Amino acid sequence: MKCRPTTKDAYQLLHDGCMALADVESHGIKIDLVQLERNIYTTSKRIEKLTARNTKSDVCKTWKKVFGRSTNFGSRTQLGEVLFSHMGYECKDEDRTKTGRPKADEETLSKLDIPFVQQYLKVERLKKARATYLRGIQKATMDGFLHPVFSLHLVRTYRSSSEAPNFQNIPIRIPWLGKLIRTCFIARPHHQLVEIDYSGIEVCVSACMHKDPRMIEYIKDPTKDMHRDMAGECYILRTKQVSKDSRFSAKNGFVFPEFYGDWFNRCARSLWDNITNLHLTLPDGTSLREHLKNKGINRLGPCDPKEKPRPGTFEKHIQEVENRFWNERFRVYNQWKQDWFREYQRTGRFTMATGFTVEGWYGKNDVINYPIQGPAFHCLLWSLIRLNNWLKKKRMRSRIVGQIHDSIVADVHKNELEDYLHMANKIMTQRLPKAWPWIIVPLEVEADVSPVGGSWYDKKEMKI
DNA sequence: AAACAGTGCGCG
DNA sequence: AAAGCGCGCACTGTTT
Repeated sequence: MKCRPTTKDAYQLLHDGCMALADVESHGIKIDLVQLERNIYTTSKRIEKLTARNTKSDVCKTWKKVFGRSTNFGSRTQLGEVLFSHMGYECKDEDRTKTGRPKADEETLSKLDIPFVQQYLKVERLKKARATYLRGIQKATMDGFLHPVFSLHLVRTYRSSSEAPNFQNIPIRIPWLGKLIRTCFIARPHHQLVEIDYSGIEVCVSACMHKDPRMIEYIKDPTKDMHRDMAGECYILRTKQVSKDSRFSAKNGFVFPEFYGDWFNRCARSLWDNITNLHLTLPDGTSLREHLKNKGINRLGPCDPKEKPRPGTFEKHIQEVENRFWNERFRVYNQWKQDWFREYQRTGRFTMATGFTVEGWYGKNDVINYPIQGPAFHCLLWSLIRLNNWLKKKRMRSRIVGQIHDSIVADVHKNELEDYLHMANKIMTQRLPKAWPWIIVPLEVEADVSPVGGSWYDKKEMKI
């Protein structure tokens, strides 16, 4: 494998980016050490309490009988053996890892529907929060500040990575978990934490590559909504019947997976499971399962690559949705994928819009995805460099303190907030497309701002 | 004790 | 024909 910046611009971006990120690293983000200590304490108490309650269950008794002194509740391998070898629960082929061991992740274990297991998963999640996040942050905090490292030389796609600790995977999707961790990140006195992110930057960059007119239309016309439309197709709904949750399901269970190279077989399962997990319904409360039944689809189907999807199954329906998706709706995108991959096969290399050449052995999905993931981050990096330089030149008190692929986190003095938001918006949405003419769709950003002295958890959207 | 593979889970 | 992209970190269980 050989990856290198081939153009001078590409080299310069990494050079300047490296220096800007060194600044970010030295600035650091303020940690509320009292809050952190308190959260570790309450989390430990909850772990103790739940663990004590769990010890009374049948599963736990069997576990201790089987493993005796070496019983370790942290071992999911042991749990798998207890459940599947001693308690008679069935482990299907699809629920095994590639090495043939029974899977013991949340998705698989939840399906067993055993009260103990649900409690167990809750405890494990609390342990994860305490070990990786709370204690991880505590260990790395110096004099009340955390200085995560950001690197540009470790990622195959020329994105960045972050470590010690990783600032790019702090919980947010599960509300109580996000709160537990993010309340520990606070603004400096008289400052506010400000996070500005590019909206749908990967979709925008992909549109710049394949120039699919339907996709460009979706980006430019605010009345159009790709995820809403696909929710309509996947669940056979009229536009008005699409709820926020069914849109969410289509976005993360169909549209993005398809863009990244997944296929109907897995999408169907995920969309189907989401009906139950997210309680997807029609506006009148009817379950989408029931709704699909009325449309002649009463089961998922085996989703087995070896078996051809049968009529009347959800699997078959999603296969048809996929065909329309790639052969009608986004056929220009589809053509680009084929052409781009063929050119790679011919030459053994491809070059990103930002001037980085990648050569060596890659799979089809890699070749399609890298030139989107990389340049999408480069938009952010280019902007971060300019914003950081501007803050330095104007000798402002505000500082950039972190970056998460498509967003910039800054600790902004309350008197500089307006200027900061204005300049960030200008650099990110106006100067960048001028500097890089290959960007042919409008770029947008969103800003989240915390109260003065508030925490990262308290951030609220603010119009620029 | 240190290194390694395998798993699982957090994020974009 | 093949069948989601990219990371870092903690932990278990085994090997060196």
